[in-house]
Amino acid sequence: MPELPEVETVKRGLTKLIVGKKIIDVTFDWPKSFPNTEADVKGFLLNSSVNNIARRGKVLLIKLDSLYTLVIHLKMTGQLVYVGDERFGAGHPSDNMITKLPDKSTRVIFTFSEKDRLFFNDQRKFGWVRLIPTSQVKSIDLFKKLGPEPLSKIFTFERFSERLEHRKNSSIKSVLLDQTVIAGIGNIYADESLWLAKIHPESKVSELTNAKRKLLYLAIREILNSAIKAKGSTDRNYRDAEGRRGSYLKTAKVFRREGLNCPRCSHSISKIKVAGRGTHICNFCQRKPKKGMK
DNA sequence: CACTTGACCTGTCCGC
DNA sequence: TGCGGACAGGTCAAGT
Repeated sequence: MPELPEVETVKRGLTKLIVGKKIIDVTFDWPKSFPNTEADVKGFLLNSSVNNIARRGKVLLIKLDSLYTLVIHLKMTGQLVYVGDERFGAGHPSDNMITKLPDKSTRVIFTFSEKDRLFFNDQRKFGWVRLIPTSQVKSIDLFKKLGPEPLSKIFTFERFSERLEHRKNSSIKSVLLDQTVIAGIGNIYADESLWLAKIHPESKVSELTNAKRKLLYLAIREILNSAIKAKGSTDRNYRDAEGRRGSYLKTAKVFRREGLNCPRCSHSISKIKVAGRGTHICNFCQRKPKKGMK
């Protein structure tokens, strides 16, 4: 679940909470979640302080003064929740928040002080926390192939179009999900962006007019920005750095709204499968292009 | 090369 | 109530 807006929200939260603090202990219960050598942990994690926190695509980067960086991918169900008091930080008990940590899904615990800990929770164990020399972070495979940041200045319409040209025969949805084309879009915001641009997710890139591509480009940026404002989407697992839910899904137009009415034309929203992923569309607003036509 | 499928895991929900 | 199966935000590797 955590896509760009969720990871950005966690980044902003953690920046306020742990920058300048020193890590004095780390524990983990699942080696794949924390695949680091004891020597690296001793030498470059323990007794290191957090310099700053960054994000690239869906990946979070916690830079330490040891010149190492904690590179973190939350994958589907990962959380980074900070607890700085006996009481759990913020949130609303009635809102299905996490009430006590560590819990069953806790994989890694970073201790700053007795009452100051950061929990990496991950129910499905797909996520990970890797300790990598800061100078090498940019050259790990994950980043070498990663596409541009969709909210950065360098992500121009021209650049977007150019990337699309390489994927002419693919469905536009699979292209949006491809992190080497654009970094940070996942299933939720792909569906929302395609709806806003009135494009059917199964459309081949070659079928999209220049005008449509421009609409999509603008839609991606608009959707991601509004999702960041809403502090991301919480369907089930996602929480911000203080354990709070994101509110974007309350205003989502199609995602997880199958059977409800399209807010634009009031036709019923349906759910299909595209590129192996559950996909939500309005069949009326997002007409499927027909082969041989137009 | 492009696209699909299965794998990695756990939990939840739905139908029987 | 219990059980089996499908499904869930993301990426890889392997197969077609």
